[in-house]
Amino acid sequence: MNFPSVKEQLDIIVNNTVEVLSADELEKKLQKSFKTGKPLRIKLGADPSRPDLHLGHSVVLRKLRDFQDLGHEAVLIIGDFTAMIGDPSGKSKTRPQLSAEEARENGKSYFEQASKILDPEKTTICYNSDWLGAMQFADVIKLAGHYTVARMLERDDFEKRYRSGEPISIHEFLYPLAQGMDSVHLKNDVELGGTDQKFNLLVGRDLQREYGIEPQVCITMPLLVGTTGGDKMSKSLGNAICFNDPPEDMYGRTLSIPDTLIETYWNLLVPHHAGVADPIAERVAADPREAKRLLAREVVAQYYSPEEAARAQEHFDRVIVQKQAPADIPTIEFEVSAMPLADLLLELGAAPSKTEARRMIQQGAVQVGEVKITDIAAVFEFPETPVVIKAGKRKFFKVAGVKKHF
RNA sequence: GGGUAGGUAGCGAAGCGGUCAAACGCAGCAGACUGUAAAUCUGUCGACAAUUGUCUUCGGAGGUUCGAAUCCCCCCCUACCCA
Repeated sequence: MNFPSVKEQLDIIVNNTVEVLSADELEKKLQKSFKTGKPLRIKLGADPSRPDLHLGHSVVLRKLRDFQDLGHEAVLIIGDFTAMIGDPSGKSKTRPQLSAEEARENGKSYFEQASKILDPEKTTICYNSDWLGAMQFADVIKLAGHYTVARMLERDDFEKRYRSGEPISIHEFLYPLAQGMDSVHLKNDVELGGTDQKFNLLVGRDLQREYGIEPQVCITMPLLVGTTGGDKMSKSLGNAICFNDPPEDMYGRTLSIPDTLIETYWNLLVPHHAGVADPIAERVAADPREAKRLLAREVVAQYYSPEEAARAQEHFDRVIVQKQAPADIPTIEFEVSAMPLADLLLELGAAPSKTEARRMIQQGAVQVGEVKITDIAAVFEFPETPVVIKAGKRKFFKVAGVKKHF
């Protein structure tokens, strides 16, 4: 295996990271690998309980990809065992406890989504139930003996929760240990994670040392701020852009970020061509709108294609900026001649309940063809030629009646 | 084991016998505005029926009352303190 020089590798690896613990050790490991031709093994843990990857995940996945491109070995650990217990990291009480099948299924989905960034050919996948599931209770007790409650409470989020009176279950303490055992089992050289993973990563490092393995280097990546700014990106906060979002959504949501985030997003989310300085800061200063449009296109292009990105942009300009109906809406045919408009909205899925549908009509959100309808009792007569129904700003339907065949 | 404070709509949080489908904030939805699906402002925000009616909600099961989220009893759950 021919690696780039250690210096070059370091430059690429360190770019965008928050912390490298420690940089010296990383350099030593790289030197050794360079000499022996043996790639480093890089670990990234994946939580299969929520297999909706979003741009926040992409930051760390992209770093893993950097390692792959440099010739190192990427190992994705699907935490199916830990997910089966029910991941507690979060304030909410009961997390759905996944069955073994669900966890595997989600793990597969995780890998598929991650493959939009990783090189799937060069990615090893492991399920941690393979080794954690084999542990006996006695092993677990022994493992738990390596850590103290005080050290656990050093962890920022535990401490906060403890102080604010939120419950912490005992098994949550076992979490970092379980994750650390993954590192013991894998004997990986590096573990990646977001800055919120720092504690867990360090536990892995400690445990490896305890078990007589050369300790891993821990690399933390910044947490991506969500589209509304402030909070970190997360599905439950509704400020995420998911890998699986349709291109139009992805584009639109990217456009909605605050201007101050354009540069951060650009640096963290858009692949860079080595050696080329990106004049993104200047672009933002010169024309924030254009810069953001470019960013949005680049983001969509990565998960779909440049063509899809262009299409998404057209769609956005048409529907949101010019407030026109999108170009191609599939026609839905009904075999009845008329029904109350509110019922139709419910039927089309434009509203979750009839009350809500009526409310939309009342609030002037519903338009049939060019005509705004505000009468909640209005009856819709299906025309033979399809007509566009607009419900709210971005829900469009095209419906038509079809004669019954006898 | 003992004590204290709690469990209210998607979340947070008021209410503490009727005027409570339940204040308020966030999220959501809608309208206006905007380069934007952001920000801001306004409205809305259980369901069904329609014009002010019905039904289901305030941890769970009973009870007291003409009437309870509000009072009583039992149970479950959470936090904290003492052991």
